[in-house]
Amino acid sequence: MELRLFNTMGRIQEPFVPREAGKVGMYTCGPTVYNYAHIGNLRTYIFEDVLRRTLLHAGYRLVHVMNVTDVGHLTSDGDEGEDKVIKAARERGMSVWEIAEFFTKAFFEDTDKLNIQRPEIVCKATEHIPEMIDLVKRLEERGHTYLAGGNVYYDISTFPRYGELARLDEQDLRAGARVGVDAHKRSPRDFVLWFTRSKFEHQAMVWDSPWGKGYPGWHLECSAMSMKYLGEQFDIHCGGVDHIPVHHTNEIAQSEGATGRHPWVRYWLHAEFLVMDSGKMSKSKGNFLTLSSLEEEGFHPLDYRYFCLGAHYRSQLFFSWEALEAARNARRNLIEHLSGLHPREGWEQTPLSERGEAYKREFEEAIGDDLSTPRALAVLWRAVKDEDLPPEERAVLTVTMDRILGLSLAEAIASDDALEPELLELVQRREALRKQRDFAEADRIRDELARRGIIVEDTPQGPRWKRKTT
RNA sequence: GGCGCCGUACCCAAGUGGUAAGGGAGGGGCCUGCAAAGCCCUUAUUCGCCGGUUCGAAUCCGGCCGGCGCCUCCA
Repeated sequence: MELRLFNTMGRIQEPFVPREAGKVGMYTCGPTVYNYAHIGNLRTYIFEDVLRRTLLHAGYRLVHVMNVTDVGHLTSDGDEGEDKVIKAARERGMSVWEIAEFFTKAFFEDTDKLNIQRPEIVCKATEHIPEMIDLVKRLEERGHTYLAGGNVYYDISTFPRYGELARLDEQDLRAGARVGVDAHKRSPRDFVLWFTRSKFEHQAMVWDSPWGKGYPGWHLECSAMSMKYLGEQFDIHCGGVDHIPVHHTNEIAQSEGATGRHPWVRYWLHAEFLVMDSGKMSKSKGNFLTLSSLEEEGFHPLDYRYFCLGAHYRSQLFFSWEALEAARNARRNLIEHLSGLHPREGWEQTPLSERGEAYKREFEEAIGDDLSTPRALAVLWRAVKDEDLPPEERAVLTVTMDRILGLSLAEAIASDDALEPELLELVQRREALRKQRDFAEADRIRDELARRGIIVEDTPQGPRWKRKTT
């Protein structure tokens, strides 16, 4: 299939061509594990999962790397502020290491529930300090750094391409005057590569370095780890839109500054935000919802995945409970349709007719067009409801499409799974009672079956049963 | 102050120059012992507003109104 992706670098959609035929190296910015992921964070991981599944579907051999930031970043700019992980540890009475482990586990529990596949490589920042130190040394050798106030800074004036990704303009910065004041910086956009000084005690999280005991700057880990696992240049780098102006901009300066190679990354993809009526969902504002809170309201995690798939990843998506409910209904109806399909045994091997192929092509065109999941979903619906297509083909198409959508639809296509004899007997007894026009007793049995998870529907061909879906 | 995005039916949301996908919700009908499911029909002659370009615009240009994001840790 043909895949076109919107590249933030250049702001243009272009055909995806990997550096090396048949192979893709992809890096996605992972979680900072000092709190639960909120559903806005999760939206980005769902998008990245669709991309990952698409690449696999297209037949590429993929190495997907994701970091886990377990060394905290400061809460504010400059060399003051408090490390988030340390703050969380203090508040919860745990060690920093326990905090990181606890929330890493929680993160993967969420992503598992959302059918988000694990990257080939998941790497922790704290396990790659030597690589980071090495990167700073390389930058130092090439003249991109300066020492001030005990910290090592990146001197962006030595990197002419600085800000290209975000289309930053030197002049823009002045007017707003909202930039943190760090007297040591030569330019407001210079940033710290290695800290040895800060105004708070850093406890366990310090490491030796040529510049003294300290800890890495915020952007270092992604450059160091991505290059360790994917090489000095690779294909795709993803993250949320918020990373464009600072984090990814600085990553580029670090990586290309150290290697002298360009481009470090060929395709930059960014997911837009999930917003609420109170504005952007964020941990600092406290207006965030977690996957667990959705579950507490009776939603299935995949309802949320369906909800996200209903909008394009590059548009802001407005969260509301009503919209989530609509997604839940839609997903249930879809499963309902599928469980009523009853394809014949061995349907998995059914070859697609011309009509079936057309749906598949249409689906791949939608996905190939910068991952248009809303259109892909529309194609799925039309295919599933197409009476002119045999159930076997509809089942095959569903399974194929679901490999990218990840909605666990294959499970819904019950081929002839057997009903427990006891329940089957009830179904049959009820039908006999109906024939005798004893509807009161027949209805009672129908209620009992419903309690036991079986829904009976009467058709001209006799009763039909199915298992209740959640 | 600067950068950028968006405004499509009751709701969510595709479509970005050739005559409005899909889903949800609602209404009517067929079917049914009653249901359920299913099926059929139905809800935008129109895409925030005003101009312009064009044979032709929701789609391009300009202005206005409204919503949002970023420039600071952030998905």
